[in-house]
Amino acid sequence: MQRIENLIRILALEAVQSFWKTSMEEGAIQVQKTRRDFKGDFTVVVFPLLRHSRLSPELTGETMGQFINEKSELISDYNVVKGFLNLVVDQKYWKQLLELELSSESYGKTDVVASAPKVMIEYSSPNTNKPLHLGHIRNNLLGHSVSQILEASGKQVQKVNLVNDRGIHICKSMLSWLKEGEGETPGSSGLKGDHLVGKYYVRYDKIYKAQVETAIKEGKAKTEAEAEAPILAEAREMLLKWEAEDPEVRTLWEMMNGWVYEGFKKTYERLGISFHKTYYESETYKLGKEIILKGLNEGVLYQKEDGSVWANLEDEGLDQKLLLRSDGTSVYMTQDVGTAHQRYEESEFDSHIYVVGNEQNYHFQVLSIVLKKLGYSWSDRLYHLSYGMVELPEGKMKSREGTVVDADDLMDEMESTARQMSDELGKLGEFEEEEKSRIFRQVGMGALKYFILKVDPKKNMTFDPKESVDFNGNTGPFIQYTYARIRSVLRKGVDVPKAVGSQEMNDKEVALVRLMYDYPEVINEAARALNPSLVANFLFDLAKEFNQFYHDHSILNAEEQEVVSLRLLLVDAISRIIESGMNLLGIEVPERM
RNA sequence: GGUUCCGUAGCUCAGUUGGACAGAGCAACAGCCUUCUAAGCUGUGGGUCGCGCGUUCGAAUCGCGCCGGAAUCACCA
Repeated sequence: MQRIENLIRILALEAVQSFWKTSMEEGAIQVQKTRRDFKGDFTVVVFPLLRHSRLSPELTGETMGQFINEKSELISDYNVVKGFLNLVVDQKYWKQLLELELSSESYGKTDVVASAPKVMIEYSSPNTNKPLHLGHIRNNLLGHSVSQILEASGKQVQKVNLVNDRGIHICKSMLSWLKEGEGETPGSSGLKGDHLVGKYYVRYDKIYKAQVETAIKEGKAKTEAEAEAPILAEAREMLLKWEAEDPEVRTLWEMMNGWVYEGFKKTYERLGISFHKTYYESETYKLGKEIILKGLNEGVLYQKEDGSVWANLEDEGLDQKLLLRSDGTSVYMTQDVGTAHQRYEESEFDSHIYVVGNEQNYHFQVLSIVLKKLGYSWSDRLYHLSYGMVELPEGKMKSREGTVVDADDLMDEMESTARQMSDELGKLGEFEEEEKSRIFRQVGMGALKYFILKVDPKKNMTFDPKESVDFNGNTGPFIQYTYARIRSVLRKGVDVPKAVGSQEMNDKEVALVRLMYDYPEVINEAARALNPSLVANFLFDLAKEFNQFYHDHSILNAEEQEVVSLRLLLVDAISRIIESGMNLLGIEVPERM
């Protein structure tokens, strides 16, 4: 169906043309939604037109309003307030929309066709030396949600993960496990694999600190003591052995990484996220080297006396950047150059999104520039979706102070809170335990996901545990509850036909249709801005509006049968959009709660 | 110090190409369940949109300058 704003814009241009004999560009006509306190659906701002009309704002608006009103049967009324021309859309448009489009399964989404732009999105990218925490949760949820949104806006989306499975940090966990682990495995201890490995990473740090302290007591300077700690030397040695593919080290490495992957797999399943492809740094870390050396040969890069290779980024207002160490080994940047190259070769993406925290803004800025210097035409197709830190009310999470919020613990807590809330409210008493735990999982996870996704990604956010378990107000459970209410009504009204009749819709009904009219634009805007919070806030507005309607008007017990039919059609459409929108956020909706 | 981002109600956040008296939720207070799920709904109070200048018919929104906060500027990843 035709979008009303476009119609208005066209008619407004015609009016300008015929009354004032000038033409304007289409973009010059400002059409926006009418504010709640005024009568009307869409508003044309007439101020920009005054220099053409040479009339007062009121007269200009009046002239144009009359013209549009007469020209289109879809505009049934208008009024002018100050410099604003408010247009009322005829109910038959809203009814048609409800009947023809809102009832469709895929309303708001764009089909993905073979010629659609290809987007590759990398997210999660965990280290294998510790379990996931709250910060990773934001990453994972954002990555998943943005993928869903991009797909809904018609893009071909390829989700990839890059596991950081090598490096000195892994060796640290391995080392302390060898020293103190006494053969402990996930099987023997019952610990989740990633937690087990994380435990030994912490152990390493304790040993290291103790050694540093001892050295300081013996009179060494702090920096010296830190650099010379025996266990650090051992870790370095282990890394060298790893790079040399020492079988013993490799076997241990594979075993412990295996534990971690088992653990991650569970966490990913619980979060409901997945990838088309997982890359491992151990397999890709050498990739960039060749490209860098080629760049050196071509004179794009330069070498220092000690053999290290650098890029000079001073033309771009930046500094020098190291790309290969003097010993010839790769750094982070080297391998990102390599993986970007590899991925482009594999898929010829139209854009590549990296979901990575804002502490790496500089890194990605440099990555694009380096790729450009190396002559890759697609270097400007990389986009860093940079999201803010998650902080606690007390401040930053610090592992040293034990304030890191563990992902698994947090999910447990959210689910048990859902259970507790439900029991207190006396809901779901008669259900089987299996059914109940499924719902509590949905609600608990819904609360967590919504809490994080409703905030603009680029902003730092505060995670207040108290607030996050509040299931009232602007929360996931509020929206899920709205869905469950509608489903409950629909179950009871199965025999009534869903249809629009000839009767007038009341203000609330129109308001609901008008809100749903926005859904396609919300998806597209969220995809453009890579911002799930737009979807989240839209759903909240819709749920809020529905709950008001629900409170004031009975659906099944409306006086006339026609009204019942219309309202059933209406609320059915609402439930479907809630389900669809929540799905874009990676949140499930329960039939009952 | 350079670069990037942020600063809106007591708290957490909306406010998308500049538009009509700045909006929610939480918290506080006062109400609404014999009627489709009260995880809901209604009402009250609460703001110099960090500060200043500028552009404009019009600025929370754009520009400049301050102030405050975060991140980053490694032969770490």
